[in-house]
Amino acid sequence: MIALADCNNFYASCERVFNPMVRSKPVVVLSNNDGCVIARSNEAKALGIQMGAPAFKHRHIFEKHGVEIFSTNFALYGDFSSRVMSILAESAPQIEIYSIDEAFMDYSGLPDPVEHAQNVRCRVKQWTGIPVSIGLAETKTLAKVANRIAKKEIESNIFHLYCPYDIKDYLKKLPVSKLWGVGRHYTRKLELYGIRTAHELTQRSDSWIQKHMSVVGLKMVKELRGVPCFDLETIWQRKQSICTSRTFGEEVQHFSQLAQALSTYAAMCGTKLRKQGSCAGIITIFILTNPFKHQYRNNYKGIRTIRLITPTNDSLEIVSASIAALRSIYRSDCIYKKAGIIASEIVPQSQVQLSFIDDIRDIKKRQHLMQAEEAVNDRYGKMKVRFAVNGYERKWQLKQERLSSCYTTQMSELLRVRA
DNA sequence: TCTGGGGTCCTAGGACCC
DNA sequence: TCTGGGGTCCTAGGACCC
Repeated sequence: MIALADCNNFYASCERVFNPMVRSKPVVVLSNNDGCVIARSNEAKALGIQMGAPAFKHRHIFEKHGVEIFSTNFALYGDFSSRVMSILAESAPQIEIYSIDEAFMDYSGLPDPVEHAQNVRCRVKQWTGIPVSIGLAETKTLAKVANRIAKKEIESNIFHLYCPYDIKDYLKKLPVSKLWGVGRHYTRKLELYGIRTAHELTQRSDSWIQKHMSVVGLKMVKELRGVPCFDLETIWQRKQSICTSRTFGEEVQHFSQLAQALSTYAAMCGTKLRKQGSCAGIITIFILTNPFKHQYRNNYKGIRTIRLITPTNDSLEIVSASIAALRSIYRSDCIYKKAGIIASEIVPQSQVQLSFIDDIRDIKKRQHLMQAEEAVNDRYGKMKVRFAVNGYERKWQLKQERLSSCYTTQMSELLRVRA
């Protein structure tokens, strides 16, 4: 059994612990430069303040209702997070810290998981002051659903979603857009196909889902049907990429201003790399104009990736590489609003390509290929099988006899070797 | 006037090698 | 000279998460 603990209105709750005066007032936390809303207390939500909304749009609400406004204090939130996580970690043999305010836990084999969750919730609240909601279910995706219910509908903030009948009932009420793994693009796409609720999505065939939402979407739907596809990731892993970027308080135009900002970000990136004990083999620099400002006809996004000859985490080296990259994307006729750097380790690609001479009109053969592809994907998860399609008819006719046995042999060969 | 920062994974195509 | 089979590596973009 999986439990998902999620802190309620996390940043807002942290501010409240530190400022008892604002406990009964609506609270919002604003992003860098006080740009947009990134956390809201329940009272603020009730006033209709939207997540991610630019702060200026809500100024009148803030004033009218005496909303308490905070700028982000990530050091404070990080500190609260680690305290909460260590309490949660004591409650379960396995824990996956999913984000600053969320963790999945293995609650298998407990006689009364709901009571256990209640005790844990109590302890976190008492020792840190942070309220958490806990959802319990058989898969991570269902635990997400359960958590949503716990937070919105259950006074105790604990909910166990287990009875198949209940699951179906709740999924019928849940809009697809609220699912973990369905964002606004998939929502629109699914609606075009007449799919509005999570339950309707689970009724589609596996091949349909994979075709329209890739293997990730398919795994998510299988989890909704109660089949675990995402394991608990309990081992800490180094980040594959580290990003430092900022929106400027004021727009900048000169190269020197960008260079100065990027030097700072590059140095910060180096610090982060050293902290996690890794080196960057690749760095990517980007500069952006303001996409919300339409008077710039030449809305510009400059991006450049360079491969370092020797991977490094030395700030000076990263800074000088960044400035060199900046030179190649800088345009003097633009006014910039944001810049950043992404440092990545070189990740070995787990791709396998199989090439075939194929005729896309032969439906039966394509079905065979898809089955084979599915088998490989199932088994290796990340690995990818590619079929190079060549509709050149003459070739196809010449080779037709050999093909069917050809790909099955290759596939079994591949499976054997990789196993 | 004013719109965040930091991540992950998958798809698809192309260049190039023997 | 052309075709085939088996590969690697890279780039760009799209989708999602908190």
